[in-house]
Amino acid sequence: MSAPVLSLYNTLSKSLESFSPLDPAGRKVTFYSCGPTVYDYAHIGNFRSFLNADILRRTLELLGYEVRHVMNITDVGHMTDDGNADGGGEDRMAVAGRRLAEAKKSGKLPADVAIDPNDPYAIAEFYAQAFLEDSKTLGLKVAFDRERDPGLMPRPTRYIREMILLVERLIARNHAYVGRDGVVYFDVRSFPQYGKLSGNTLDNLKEGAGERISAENQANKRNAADFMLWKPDATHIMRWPSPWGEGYPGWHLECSAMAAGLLGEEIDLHSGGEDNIFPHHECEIAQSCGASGHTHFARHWFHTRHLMVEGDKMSKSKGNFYTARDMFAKGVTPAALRLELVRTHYRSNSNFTMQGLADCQRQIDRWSRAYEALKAAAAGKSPDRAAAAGPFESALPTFIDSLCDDLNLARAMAAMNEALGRDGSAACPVREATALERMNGVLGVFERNAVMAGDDDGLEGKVKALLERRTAARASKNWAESDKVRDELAALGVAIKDGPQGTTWSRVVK
RNA sequence: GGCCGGAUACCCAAGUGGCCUAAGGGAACGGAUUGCAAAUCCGUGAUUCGCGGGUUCAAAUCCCGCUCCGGCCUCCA
Repeated sequence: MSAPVLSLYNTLSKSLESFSPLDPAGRKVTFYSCGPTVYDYAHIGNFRSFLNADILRRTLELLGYEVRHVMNITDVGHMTDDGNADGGGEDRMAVAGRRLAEAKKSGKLPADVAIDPNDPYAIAEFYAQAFLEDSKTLGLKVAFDRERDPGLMPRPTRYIREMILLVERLIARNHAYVGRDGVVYFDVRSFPQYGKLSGNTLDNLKEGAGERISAENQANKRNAADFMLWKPDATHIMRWPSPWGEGYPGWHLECSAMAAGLLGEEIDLHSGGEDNIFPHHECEIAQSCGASGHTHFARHWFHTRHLMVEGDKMSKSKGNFYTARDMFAKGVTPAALRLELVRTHYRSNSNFTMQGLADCQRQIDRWSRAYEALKAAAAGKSPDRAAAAGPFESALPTFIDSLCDDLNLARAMAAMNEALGRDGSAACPVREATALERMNGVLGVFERNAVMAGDDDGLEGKVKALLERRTAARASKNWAESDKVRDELAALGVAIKDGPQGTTWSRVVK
């Protein structure tokens, strides 16, 4: 029997391809993911993209690959207004500083957070730490890898030297030039492949661009689509010396420089949100291939479609804009959030709903109960090789095949549920538990199925007192009093369960 | 206008030419259980796959046209 092969959609070829790594031994995989910009907390849409990359990485590991996964944390402030494509407007890091200063003043941010709102590095560091926390909570493996090897989540501000070298190389190879305004631009006409990833070929761009490119700016460039590599600007909030004057790098440059430095000039996989396809990834390809002379930068491009919230586009004005920590504060378990964000196929828009979150929670609880029962039955036992394969072990090949079909997680989950419904009493519990663990190795839900600690409102004490009252009432069969207490608990947003071991409670997520 | 992804029951979602009078989960409903609930367990659910044509012995699946939703076309995961 041959090993399962991962069939994965490649944005570059717009078709499903059988994945095979560059590694001649077919074992090691190089994977670069575009990570967050850290001038705010990451929202659930950001995490859908990062979590899908994590599912891909975990699937590759399930198939036996050894994945070197890099995810950047962009700490170079990009511009708020890029209308002229060349660094106009205000630096986002400066905007974030003002917002932080206001949050501190209004008490939204704990007073003990010592952070200078005028120091862009401090702002970036603050949000980068928040991101790493959220990432570990949601089970992004790369965030754990980083604890052993910090380089796996690199910061562009520490790669300025490499970026400058890259620009010099592009100039030397006639792919870049210094414009009349002193800005270094990539010459898109020097790179015929430009537009292959996004479909935005130079001809298509010409038809669509129109009013968005100012004539004034055009005078400085050879072609409308030429993009900035280095901008001299001695007044900018974050700036570094360079052969073209003190200034800052173009915003596509960092990924090309860091991917090459950490993974090589040609890599296996590159991921991001669908909005990254153009211009970001298109420009990365031009820069990387222009500098290296290779035909490919990443051989395989993986893009996750956007997340909707309750049927609407997520936006701050609609009030449906959530960060991961907003959800944890509501009492949502990291496991449920993780599953809700990845269970819809990555190439479809996903609609995030509170109902969906509740569905996921029930689903995870059911799997967890089965797993706990198997672990209890397996305790102290060794695998029974003679026993017939049980439901979960039998479902494992289907689970793997489903993931190999362009990460068909829904079908993989159905295989688990079918196994759950079958009688496994004759199976070896050790082997069954192991099979479930392998499935969870991709899903990553069992180990994070608990609400985040936090009792700021003193709810625990109140609930405890009410439960004691109710238990006493029930002991004397005073049902009216018992039900009254239950209503009071419900008003506090607490649901209770009477079990053989007494009454348990949980916060109702709404 | 150019390029791309999608449309399956109340909701999420599988299915890629015959095994489909369409998987799995949730909700709902009925039953068991419970002081009553909740949770749990058992059962019920689309003769139909956005719309209109076509190909075929056979279509949710292939082809053509249309409608709608979403994304990108130099802020964005």
